[in-house]
Amino acid sequence: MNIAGAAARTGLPPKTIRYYEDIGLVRPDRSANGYRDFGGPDLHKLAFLARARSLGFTIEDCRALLALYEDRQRTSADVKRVAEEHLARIDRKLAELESMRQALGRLVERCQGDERPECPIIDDLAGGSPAAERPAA
Amino acid sequence: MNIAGAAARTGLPPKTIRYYEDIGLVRPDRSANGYRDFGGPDLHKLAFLARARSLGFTIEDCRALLALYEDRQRTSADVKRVAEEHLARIDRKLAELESMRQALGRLVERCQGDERPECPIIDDLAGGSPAAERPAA
DNA sequence: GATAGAGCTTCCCGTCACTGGAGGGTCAAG
DNA sequence: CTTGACCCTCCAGTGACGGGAAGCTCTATC
Repeated sequence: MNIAGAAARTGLPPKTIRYYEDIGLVRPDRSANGYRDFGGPDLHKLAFLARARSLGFTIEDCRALLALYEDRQRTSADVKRVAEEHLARIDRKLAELESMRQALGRLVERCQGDERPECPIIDDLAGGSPAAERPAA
Repeated sequence: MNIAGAAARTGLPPKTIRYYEDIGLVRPDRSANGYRDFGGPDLHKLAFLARARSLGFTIEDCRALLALYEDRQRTSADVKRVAEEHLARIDRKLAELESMRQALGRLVERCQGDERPECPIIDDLAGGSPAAERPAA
């Protein structure tokens, strides 16, 4: 199966599939004309990668997970450890974004959004009330 | 004030301050020896940038916000629009991360994390139950 | 005055996970 | 035989810096 077929089956863009080959995540055969030829196992790996990436795993996580996927000696503890580390990264990022969302949301609420120049958002950025309105900043 | 002083005052690393000059966000004077010399307005701008970046604004947002900061003809509506667009970006990212967190969290919960190879996480990535366990994927 | 060490400068490369585009070969249909 | 849709490789750019090399300047000490 050509790259466009593999792309259609996995939802990954052809460019991404080529990139995954570049970095050694898949090794499709080559047809006589030099075209990549994806077999069943390649398609499974690509689908695996697409799913893992959609869960936010990094490429290196994906590499490790693929290796575990193909390792019959793996333990579920190995897999769980990778997933839990990623979960922790997600939680840290969520906390960061939620804190931003809260701070920015408060400022936006207080901004009149009219034709006048006075603006609590700009005031805050400019250092407005350096310790009062931004507790524990 | 030298770059190390500016860094200490604003919390920004010297590298970042040089980068901000490179891309035209600040234009500190130069001393006779070629060293950057940050004055009061430069320090204010850098602090403004540090605060805006900590709220997750992109560099281009920061450029726009700095321009509004210095524009006496600005309206608070201009500022609010930039902030609301960023808020929307944050909310989209939060929704994405929360969806990842939920999907991954369910898988991790169901994984025994023992010495056996059976693992719902790997099974899911490998396409486990393509429509059952991942509703609306 | 010599020297050591810290601090400053510029410049270039690397990050992460792709994406876009140039330049060129291959294939199927009409 | 040409057209258009594929495919290939290689290079450059993204965002927002960080690391590190090579070299100049300042300050303190001897």
